[in-house]
Amino acid sequence: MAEGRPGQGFGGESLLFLTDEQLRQGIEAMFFAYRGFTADPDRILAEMAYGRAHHRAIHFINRAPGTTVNNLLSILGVTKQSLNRVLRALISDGLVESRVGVTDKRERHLFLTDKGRALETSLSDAQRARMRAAYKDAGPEAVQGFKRVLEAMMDSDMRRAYAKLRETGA
Amino acid sequence: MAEGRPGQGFGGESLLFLTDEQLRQGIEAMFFAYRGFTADPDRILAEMAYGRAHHRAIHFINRAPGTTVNNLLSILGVTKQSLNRVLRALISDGLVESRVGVTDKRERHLFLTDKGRALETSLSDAQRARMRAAYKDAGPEAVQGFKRVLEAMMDSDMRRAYAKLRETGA
DNA sequence: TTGGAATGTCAACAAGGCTGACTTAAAATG
DNA sequence: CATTTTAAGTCAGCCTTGTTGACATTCCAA
Repeated sequence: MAEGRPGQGFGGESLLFLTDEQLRQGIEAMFFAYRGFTADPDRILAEMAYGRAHHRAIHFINRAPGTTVNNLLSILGVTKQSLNRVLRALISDGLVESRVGVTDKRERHLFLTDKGRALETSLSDAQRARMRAAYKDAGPEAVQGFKRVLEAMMDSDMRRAYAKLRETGA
Repeated sequence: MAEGRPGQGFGGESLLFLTDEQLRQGIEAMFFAYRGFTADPDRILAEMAYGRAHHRAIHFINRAPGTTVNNLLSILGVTKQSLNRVLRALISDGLVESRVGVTDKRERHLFLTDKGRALETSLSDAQRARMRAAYKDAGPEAVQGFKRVLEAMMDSDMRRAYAKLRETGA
């Protein structure tokens, strides 16, 4: 708010958006926005005995059905012991199904059950609604910029892990 | 990646950025980018006995020197018991100074010491460097859009709390 | 057949959230 | 002036989610 339009490519003014003050504002915006981003799912999860860790597992299993545990580990960036606790809960509650691999029987392929898909939908609906509102508020041009900055902010291994996840078929 | 330029204001194509797929991509980008966003400070903090909670306290005390504990609470959105544990550590380690209020002696005003400022600088440098790189990568137009979407994603109470923090003088 | 990879499990621990109860001091209010 | 409210701090206990380390099982591959 009240930022005096960074220049569009003439002289030193084009670097105005790189001042410490601008960067600090970006950092704080990121902090507050992430809280808003997780607020809605957090409320739903709190009603059941779940947390964000469960949400993340459900999200990515839904995104890439049949993904292996190892795959999920590298996506989520946690230890297998940590993920295992979460998966065990989801499996025993009947939200996730773990199938022994066909070509490699050591691997377990993960799928959402109908019940799991129902929760995923409810979490995702809430999160998408906020995202949609923010996108609508900001406009298509802003959304382009938003994604471009976010992608530039990721580590390269994150992008690789994500790409790997998408390859994993059933 | 490989997104076919959403239309710039003609017909229904201008709403292409609101499809579920686009929204899901935004959600995932947010997740991965936030990890990148915190990765550098996390590494520095891990060397000392600190975590993200300490970083957040240090950040906002630096941002609004003299802010009160209550103020900080509403900004950070945690309980006083949780914040107190963190503040106690920072004060006893000589990074933060707590001064009794002048007009209201119940209040404690918080300041960074030289040592605290040194850590803040090191954390902030790391985070700003990544932010700067991302901004540079994406360009000024994208940065505008980035901030616009993030701000639209915040809860209104977050913006209020943030504004309140800025008012708090020494 | 043996080594190593993938998975799962047990135990222990820490950070950082939370609630509830309680104290102290000071301000505000009747 | 007496009472209530507010700001801050503290103690105890609990939960989630992360961590290490050790170890068993299964099974592919050299």
